[in-house]
Amino acid sequence: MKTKDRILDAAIKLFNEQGTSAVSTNHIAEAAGISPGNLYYHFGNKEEIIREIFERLFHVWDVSFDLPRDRIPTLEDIQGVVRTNFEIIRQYRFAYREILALLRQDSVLHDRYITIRQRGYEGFREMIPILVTLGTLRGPIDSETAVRLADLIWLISEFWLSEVEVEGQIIDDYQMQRGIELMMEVLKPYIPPPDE
Amino acid sequence: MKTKDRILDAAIKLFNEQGTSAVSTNHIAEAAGISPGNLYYHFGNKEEIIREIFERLFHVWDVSFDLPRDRIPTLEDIQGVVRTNFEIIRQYRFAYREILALLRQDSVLHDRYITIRQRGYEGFREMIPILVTLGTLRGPIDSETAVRLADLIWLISEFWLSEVEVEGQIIDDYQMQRGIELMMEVLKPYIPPPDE
DNA sequence: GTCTATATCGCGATAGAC
DNA sequence: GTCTATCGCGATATAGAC
Repeated sequence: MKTKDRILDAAIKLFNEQGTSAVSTNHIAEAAGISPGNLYYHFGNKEEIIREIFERLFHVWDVSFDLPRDRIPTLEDIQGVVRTNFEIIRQYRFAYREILALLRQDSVLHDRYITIRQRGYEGFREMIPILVTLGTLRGPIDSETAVRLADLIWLISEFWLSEVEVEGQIIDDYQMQRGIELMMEVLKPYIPPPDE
Repeated sequence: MKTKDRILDAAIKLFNEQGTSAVSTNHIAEAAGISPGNLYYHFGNKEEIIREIFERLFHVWDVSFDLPRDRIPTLEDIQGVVRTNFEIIRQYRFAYREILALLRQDSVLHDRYITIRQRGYEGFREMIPILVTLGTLRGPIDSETAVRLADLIWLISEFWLSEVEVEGQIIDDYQMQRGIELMMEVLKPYIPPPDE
């Protein structure tokens, strides 16, 4: 499995730097230090490489989106989730930049993506009511509002760094912090006053 | 100028349907009902076609983003601006889907885009304080908060429909309405109570 | 598993007639 | 302005030796 991983690592790097369409299988092979023929021994084509990279991404999603279960989550925990997501986005930058184009070009990937994403989104949506119940957020929040708040935070998590790039800025800690602050702005009306 | 426009129309249609990288100059020529050679008479290459399409887009931006100046703008006016933007996005769908990839591949377009966008963004950012002054929004809103609110609304305007597509949904009036509601959710704490 | 060599294809782009 | 014909290139993908 060593070569396969080298190919995937090289592909991610090149895709992030130049975009998927500018990067050929030959480029990837060269960057991975192997021959073009060898690449085709491990992957049927470029599409398959992209699919594998997305499987990696799905895996990272899976292991990094949970709030703590052993104690009551704080606002800092919520910020941590978003921050972690920003880091993931930075690593798999190309996937987020090109997501819509990639999904249109590969219906298998499309279906798989929708399924995985849907699962994450549904879990995420329940978060607001849970946080209200636990007292981390101040209620009452009616269910439509809760969904809108979740949608807003999800939108920020998923697209804020794209916004930064469209602005022509480099993604760095400062910009991530700006994203966090946007999320806090959304939650502001529901943040409990500090108690003594 | 007739053929040039036919080429651009055909290109927009194909780009929206299949993405820029899947569409060759040959495809565009065929869809426009002309020969490949003729296409190259009008445009140096595909990049140039994309640039022209963006110029069209910039023009549409210019003429459609203003709030009324002859009367005090209402919340409905603000919604109207976002809605208009959604319609533009629908028409130039591919440009928004692929924006980051396109800007990386063409530094001339990149610089031009940043300039134009910056201009629009700066005007937009002033909107919140103005709306407070006019009484359409309820103050006081400190300047950092005003910037965050503007950033949030801008983010929604620019990326909500992408979110919808990533969800696997079709862009329609209902989804646009959802976007408007997200914006209203952001503004909710600053909406004046209805006066009698 | 990995390499070299190569077949095939389609794209971008140009030349030159009309 | 528009066409047909065509060239050169690079990308994908396969064959077959090691």
